[in-house]
Amino acid sequence: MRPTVHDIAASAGVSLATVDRVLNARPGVRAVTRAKVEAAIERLGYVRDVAAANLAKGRIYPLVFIIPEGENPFMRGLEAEVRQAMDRVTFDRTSISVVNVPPFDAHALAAAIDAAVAGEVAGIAAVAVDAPEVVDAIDRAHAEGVAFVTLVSDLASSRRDHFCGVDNVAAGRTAGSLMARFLGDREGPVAVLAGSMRVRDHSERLSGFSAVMAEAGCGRHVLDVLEGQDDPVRARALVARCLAEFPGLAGIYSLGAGNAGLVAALEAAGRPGLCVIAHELTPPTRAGLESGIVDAVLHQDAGHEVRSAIRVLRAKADGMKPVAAQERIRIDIFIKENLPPPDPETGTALAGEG
Amino acid sequence: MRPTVHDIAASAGVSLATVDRVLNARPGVRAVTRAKVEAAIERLGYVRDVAAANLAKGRIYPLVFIIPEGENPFMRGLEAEVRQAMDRVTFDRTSISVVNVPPFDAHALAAAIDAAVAGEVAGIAAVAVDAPEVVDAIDRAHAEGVAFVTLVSDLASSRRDHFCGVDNVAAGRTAGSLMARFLGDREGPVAVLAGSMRVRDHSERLSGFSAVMAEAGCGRHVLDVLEGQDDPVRARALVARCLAEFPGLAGIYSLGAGNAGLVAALEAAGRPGLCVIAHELTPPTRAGLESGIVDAVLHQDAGHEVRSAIRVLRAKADGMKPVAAQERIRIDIFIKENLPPPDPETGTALAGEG
DNA sequence: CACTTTTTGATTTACGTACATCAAAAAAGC
DNA sequence: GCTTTTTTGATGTACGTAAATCAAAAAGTG
Repeated sequence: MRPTVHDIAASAGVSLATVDRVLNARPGVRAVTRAKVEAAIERLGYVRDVAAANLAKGRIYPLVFIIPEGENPFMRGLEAEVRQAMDRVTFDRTSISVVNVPPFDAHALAAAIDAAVAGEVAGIAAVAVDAPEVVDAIDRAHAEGVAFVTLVSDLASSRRDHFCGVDNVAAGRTAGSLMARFLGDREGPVAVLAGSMRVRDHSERLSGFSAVMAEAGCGRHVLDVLEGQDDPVRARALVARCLAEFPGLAGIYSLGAGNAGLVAALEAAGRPGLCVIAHELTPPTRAGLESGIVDAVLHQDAGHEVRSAIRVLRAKADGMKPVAAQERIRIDIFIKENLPPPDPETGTALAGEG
Repeated sequence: MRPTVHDIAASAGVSLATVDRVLNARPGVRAVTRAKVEAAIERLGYVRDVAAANLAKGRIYPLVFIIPEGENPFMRGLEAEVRQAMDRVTFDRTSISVVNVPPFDAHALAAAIDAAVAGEVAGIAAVAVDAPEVVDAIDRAHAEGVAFVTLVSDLASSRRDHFCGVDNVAAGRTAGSLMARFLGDREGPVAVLAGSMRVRDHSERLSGFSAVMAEAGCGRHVLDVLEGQDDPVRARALVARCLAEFPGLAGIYSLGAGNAGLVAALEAAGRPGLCVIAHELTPPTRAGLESGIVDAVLHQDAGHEVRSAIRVLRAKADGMKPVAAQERIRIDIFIKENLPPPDPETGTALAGEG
């Protein structure tokens, strides 16, 4: 049986009250007595029953997730993961709420952050937009002692406590490496389809990709970036035009959203042999992989990101620093053969770790 | 604030004792009264505080993990993950112990299972060995009402409740697909290095790999399997001999352990351009990826498997069925560019989800 | 020594749930 | 109407910890 506070009190030859004072860093304990208690804790291998402690404290951790609204399938999957996590975290006295804001709207995001801070939350997770007013809002939250993590898209210039997302330069490098190996010594330039170069993660991915392409030896030519604003309709038009213009095109790297349009354009054009790599395993990219139009999909596991964000926010709210190395988000590579079965619960098209 | 039993008692207009009888399915409640209480539960959205419930029950869940001993780095990483999980699960009254048995020893494994059952555990997780006496031991555990999951290596013919591991046929197919794409139209046969074809997961991987190789159109030739018994020394000798014998060799698929030997043989031979795909991200395969000797590593996340096993065993011990879709283990693909930083804590060379 | 201050002990209440006991009320049977 | 059975209420204890109170003991001060 696990030792309790009573056991360490008996073992240390002190009262329960003294043990409590030591455990909760309350004043009024001599150094020698404190040492006796700590020795007993060590000796018996006592670990606090956090469930009982939280029960006694009556403490709850209200967290807010601020997520862009709109039809971006990755964001919808992210939100689904948050809602799934809500049930799972009730047991350790964490209550999560979701706030939706218009995508890419710095003003709305800043307002949502301020509202959450005013609402006395313990922590905030938000998909950051790169703008000064957002930085200011995050810094205000920090000043109020509210834990803050950026989700998916970082804002390193702010005072956020942590970033829950992938290393996007490495993701771009991974895409480049796969593209180079898949193409082998096949000739021809490659195209890049992005949402917008003014979004941090997209530009980072491009720089990683371009770097590897340049290193690749053969010096493969990367065409000018097609900016589709993450919109399927625009993406489709851009890709269709590019395919017509460059009959010798060897590959396409889609580093943003709007992949439904990419897949549609490729289906219409019917160009086998073209190497296509996209980001985020969502219904369109999954369909592309299954049909063979898409060769590989780089993915960040939204479920991991959400759970990591919750752990970090809780740790921060308790005044502890999270184990940084443990909270790193992997870059997943999917090809047709290791495609997980779709998860009906979240719609993220992914087997979750739960 | 979350509703408590008191709230639903008041809302339903009954006493606390009656609510308790309904919640814990105790007898002596009229159908109408039960309906009233259930309506109140629904209305207020009551969810039982499992932490408080377990505290009151004083229930603990003793689980046993049976893991092969020896120097197999993947198994050592697996054990490290289990030991890491021990701390993490204390909060929900789960106590985990680890039992080591000699690898591939069906008799020892069966004995360990029987010992665990005799020790009144709530659940057992074991790396299965494919043998009738192991099946019998698992079935005895099942008969005694002890939850059982197979870990990494399955034994589908037994009455185990669940398998926590990857789809090894799909893993072999993934390896085959990557090999085919990396090789492009480069000529030459490919070699396969395995531990033993009498181990289920190895034979499954081979069948998946061979199937894709045959489908690949060009009909690439797969040489006879090299069985290295997961031993680095034997593996090194086999690979060295194969390299000498087949100067035109295009690729090597290592689907078992002993990869330290594989990497050493390749380093000694110095054969750039050879496509090498291995399994499990361990120190040797990580080193191979970093030096460029290994092109890709297929990986199963031991941390996921352990955490999944714990969830499934706990659910089973509570008489609930786990959400199967949520407990699926992914096949991770690592190349040099998406290699996570090593985790000093587990030695699994992986960023954990935690 | 008396005195103050600090440290420690003893005790109580609380958190939300489980479980047991016994009395009171309601329903059913005759 | 009565008894018998079933259902319900009231109450208490327990789990392991937090937090508060007040008294008792020990330490330090003059």
